[in-house]
Amino acid sequence: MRMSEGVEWALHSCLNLTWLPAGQAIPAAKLAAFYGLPAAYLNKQLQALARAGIVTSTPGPRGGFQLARSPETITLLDVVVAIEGPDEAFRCEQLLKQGPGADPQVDYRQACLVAQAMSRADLAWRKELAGQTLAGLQAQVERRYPATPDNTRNRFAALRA
Amino acid sequence: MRMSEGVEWALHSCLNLTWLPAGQAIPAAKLAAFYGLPAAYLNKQLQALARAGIVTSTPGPRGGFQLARSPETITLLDVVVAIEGPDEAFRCEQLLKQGPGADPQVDYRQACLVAQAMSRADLAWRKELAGQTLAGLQAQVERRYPATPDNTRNRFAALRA
DNA sequence: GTTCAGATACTCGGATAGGGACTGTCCGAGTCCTATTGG
DNA sequence: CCAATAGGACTCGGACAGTCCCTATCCGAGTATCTGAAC
Repeated sequence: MRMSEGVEWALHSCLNLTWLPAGQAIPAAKLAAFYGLPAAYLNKQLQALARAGIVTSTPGPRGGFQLARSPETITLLDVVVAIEGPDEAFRCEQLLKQGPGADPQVDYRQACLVAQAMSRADLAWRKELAGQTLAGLQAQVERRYPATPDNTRNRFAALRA
Repeated sequence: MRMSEGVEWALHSCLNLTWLPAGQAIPAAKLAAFYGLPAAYLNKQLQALARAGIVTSTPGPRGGFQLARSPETITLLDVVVAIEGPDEAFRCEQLLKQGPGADPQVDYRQACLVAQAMSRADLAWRKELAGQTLAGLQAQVERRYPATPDNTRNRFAALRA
């Protein structure tokens, strides 16, 4: 079970966007150059964020991506789901339908206690991710590493060259 | 992010083993036939459980697999880790090493607050899985579906033919 | 009747192909800016 | 000098290969059992 690497890229890129002036779009190429990532592939992840309503995209010169809403309303779960999709990691294949005493009309994705236990764990994971917003993470970083906002802005300004 | 299907097979097979007489080994072929699964591939998953010390394997006639220890001491996390491996789903690639103000000596898998947030979620998931034992799940099933133990034993007896 | 040796059948265990998803890349559609030209 | 227009450059968006891991399968090593004969 391995999560897509795009999740890490998306989280860091969204975090970087929180430190840039609102109303200003940043091209995918610059967001990628910030960490030395392949631009076209990061663009693919940003498209997924746009479809999820987390960022907005603007074509043409002076175009790019920017956060679609306030960082306070964007949770880490939103970003993860946008990249990884909404499905749970554990997917019940309803083995019990092949077992003894099975009822063909029962949906064992809900009745199977194994599936329920796995879903509870998945829910705990989601709850933890949903409890933290982009703004909260941003505040943590600024408290722990006060130089980060300026460093980020300066780096992006340098990429302008 | 999709979990291996072997996890579901392993969980149901371990659960079935709790209802069979202790000290009796069940061949992988019969555990597979119980749900109509490919025997050789289920065998592979059972090997992983054996390496993790969850089941013991016995070769030769009258051989097979049986639980290595009491169901009270086997958690769902033990089974999942045995199949999926110990690594977390989110793997920090230390993007910050390529960012501004990066210290080459810092291990950003621990310092990066994004990685910390993802690790907390992973920990919540693991804690939920570690909180439920095979015996607990067995008891839940017996309470909800009282016929299951007998049904299971009968089905395995029938597979003997 | 008992014991021992050989053969047999059964089981796990690891090594070997196939398929699907993630990774990475490319080019086209659309948009904004700019320079040029005519009034 | 001003305005309109044509051209150009830039950006996103989706379509196209490459690579890795999960899925599935097969055959060999090892062991308990059974059979048969000898004592």
